[in-house]
Amino acid sequence: METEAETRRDIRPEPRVDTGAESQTVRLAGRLDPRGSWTADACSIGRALDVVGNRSALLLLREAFYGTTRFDDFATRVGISEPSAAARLRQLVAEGLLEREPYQEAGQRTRMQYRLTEKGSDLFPALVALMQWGDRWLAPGGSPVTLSHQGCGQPVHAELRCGAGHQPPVGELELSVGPGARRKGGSATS
Amino acid sequence: METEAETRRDIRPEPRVDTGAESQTVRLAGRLDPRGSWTADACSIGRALDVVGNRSALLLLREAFYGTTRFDDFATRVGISEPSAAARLRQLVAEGLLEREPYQEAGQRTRMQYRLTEKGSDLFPALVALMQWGDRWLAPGGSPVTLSHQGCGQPVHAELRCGAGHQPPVGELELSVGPGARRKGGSATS
DNA sequence: CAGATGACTTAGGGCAACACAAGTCAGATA
DNA sequence: TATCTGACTTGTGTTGCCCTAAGTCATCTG
Repeated sequence: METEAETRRDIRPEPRVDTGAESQTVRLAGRLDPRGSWTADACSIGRALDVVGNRSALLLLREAFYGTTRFDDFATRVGISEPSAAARLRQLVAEGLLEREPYQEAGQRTRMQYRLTEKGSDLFPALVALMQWGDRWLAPGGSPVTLSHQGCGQPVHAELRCGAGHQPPVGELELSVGPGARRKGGSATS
Repeated sequence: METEAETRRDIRPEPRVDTGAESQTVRLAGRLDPRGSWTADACSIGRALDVVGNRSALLLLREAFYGTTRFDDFATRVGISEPSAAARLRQLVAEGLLEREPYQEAGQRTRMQYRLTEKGSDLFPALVALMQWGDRWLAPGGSPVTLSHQGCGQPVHAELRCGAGHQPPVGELELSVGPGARRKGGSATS
């Protein structure tokens, strides 16, 4: 908090008691520096959680990735009741992660199916990252299921990577204001 | 559902109405093939969500990555009440994602700080993946904040990658049973 | 035409997450 | 000794997620 913190007010000093675990922390750059100087009220993590911040939404999406398309299958495979499945699927459709469309099989009447939109399938890396963490820390005997790249056969995982191709650990990351930050006012965002 | 589905029972046919959107779906391999033949009751995503499946848990972890260590700061920066912060922090400590330890600043009395454990910081890729999705789909003006690799300066993102270095789209992925799957019985897991 | 689906909805209730307001308690500072 | 601060806890009420049980309604099949 030396280079440009003078322009800001209040802010008591951060503890910064060096116990060597600083490496698990991102470095805050520029206007974000003393964490006390801004609030994360437009945080994209927060917004994402407003949409998929509950258990059943993510589990329904998991099922969609596994190819499930029908209402009853969603409910039984996720293990939730029909009323919850209905509510949650409706919400996911309203938010544009799934689309509900009628389809017809030969000699069958018209039914409904739920399909991932681009917005929905773009969440896949997050789901994989979560699965990977669960595999590592919560699955005693190892991963129940694994993902691989079909054709090349290699296992697939979620990772952090920079534009230069490095895989930086948390301690080498820097957080700075992005293009969507609101200007000035002590209130940036995350 | 041709090669090895004969050994399984019940299971009505999947819709498989070809509308060309199959590419947003993972291919289920081997024992997992007809999705109706197994239940995902040991799913690592589900287990992960039992631990961090609520809004405040993930937001508290976000703060921990931003360097927050003190109780009051967690509460105000995440924007939750003290009772929730206390409950959620306690749970995260109990589950081993954070550790609570006393610390002392010169001439100050002993206080408590919360720090990420390895288990906790291993969740960072999932958080970044979620943030990235929120940035893309829910942030009108672009990302409020961005991550970069300090030193090399390049932007950092979460991605899926296979052992051969490819970045496979969802349609090229295959899901198969992993080492932690329970044997036989029509009930595998995810 | 009598079921059987598939895709829901309605009713009623439990529990967990959250909020606000207020209180506690230990140690530092004035 | 009186007050302040940090880190909580207690009390109380609301909202939301989820459940079970029981309809509904439009086809399709026997």
